[in-house]
Amino acid sequence: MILKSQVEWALHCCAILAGLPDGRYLSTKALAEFHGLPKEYLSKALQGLSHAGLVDTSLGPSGGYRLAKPPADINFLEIVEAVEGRQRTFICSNIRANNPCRPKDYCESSPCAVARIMWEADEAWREKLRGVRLSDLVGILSQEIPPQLWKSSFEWVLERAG
Amino acid sequence: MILKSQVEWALHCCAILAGLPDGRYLSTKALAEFHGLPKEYLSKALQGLSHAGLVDTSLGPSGGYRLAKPPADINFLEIVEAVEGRQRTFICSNIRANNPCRPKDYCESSPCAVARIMWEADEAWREKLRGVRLSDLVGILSQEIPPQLWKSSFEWVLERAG
DNA sequence: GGGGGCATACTCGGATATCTAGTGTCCGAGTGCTATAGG
DNA sequence: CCTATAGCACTCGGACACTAGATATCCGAGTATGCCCCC
Repeated sequence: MILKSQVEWALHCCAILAGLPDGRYLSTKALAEFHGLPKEYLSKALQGLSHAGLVDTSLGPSGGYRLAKPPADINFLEIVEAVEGRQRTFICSNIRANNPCRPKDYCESSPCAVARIMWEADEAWREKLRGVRLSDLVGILSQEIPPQLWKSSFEWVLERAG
Repeated sequence: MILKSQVEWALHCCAILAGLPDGRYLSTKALAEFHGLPKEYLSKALQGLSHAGLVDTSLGPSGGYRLAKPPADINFLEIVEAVEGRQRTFICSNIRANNPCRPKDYCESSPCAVARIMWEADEAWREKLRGVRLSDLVGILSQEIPPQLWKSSFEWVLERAG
């Protein structure tokens, strides 16, 4: 059980978009080049973000993506679910129903105990992601990345932002 | 990102094995029949448990599997990791290193901030699973399952336990 | 009747096919920019 | 010189191959059992 690499890409791309001035767009091409990723495939991750309403798109030259909401209003879970899907990581196929001793008219009332426990863990994971905002990530990055690199990266992006 | 169905099977099988009297073994065949699962494939999940040292095996007629430790000394995470593997759900391919503005002699000191956040969520998930013991599951099941069904299932298993 | 040896049937374990889902690529519809022609 | 228009280049979005991992199956090595023979 491993998250798609698209999740990593989407998070990094959102971090870049968060630093974009209001009204500017950044294209898939620029994002792909900046991260050294296949442009065509990265676009699928960005499509997921677009579909989830996290980013706005613009067509034509100087078009691309920008955040649809302020970075403080976007959390990690939204981004992860936009790419990875919203279904739980544990699927209960209710194998207890195959118990040969089970009476035929017997019908389970509550979900399987095993599933409930697994779902609780799943929810703990989601809750943790829900608690981290995109703005938090930007804050961390701005402290960790050397000012020189931060500045030049910002300029690199602005040169290509439409 | 969805856990293998083997995880579900392994958990249910462990619950059955937890009710087995000391020294008795239960075969893959019996476990598969009880849960309505393909015998050959279920054996792979049990192999995982065996490899992780959670269960002991015995060959020949009346052989099979039994728990290697008391149910109170086995937690959900051990079982899940035995089947699913121990690697983290988020893999960082360090795409920040592809930043075209990055100086060539620059070397990241700490792991990527994105990865750290994702790993924290992963750890929250694991911590939750680590906190549930196999004996807890058995306790829940013994309360939820109708006594009649519980009893007949137990007898069904004992008839086939070597 | 008791004990030892042997064939047997059953077990697990790893090696081998099939299928779904993640990965990667391609092309088309649509839009904003730009250059040009006309006023 | 300014404006309107037409062409164009660039954008995203969905449709189409490829590959890895999950799913399913098979066969072989090894052992405890039970039967049979011998004492």
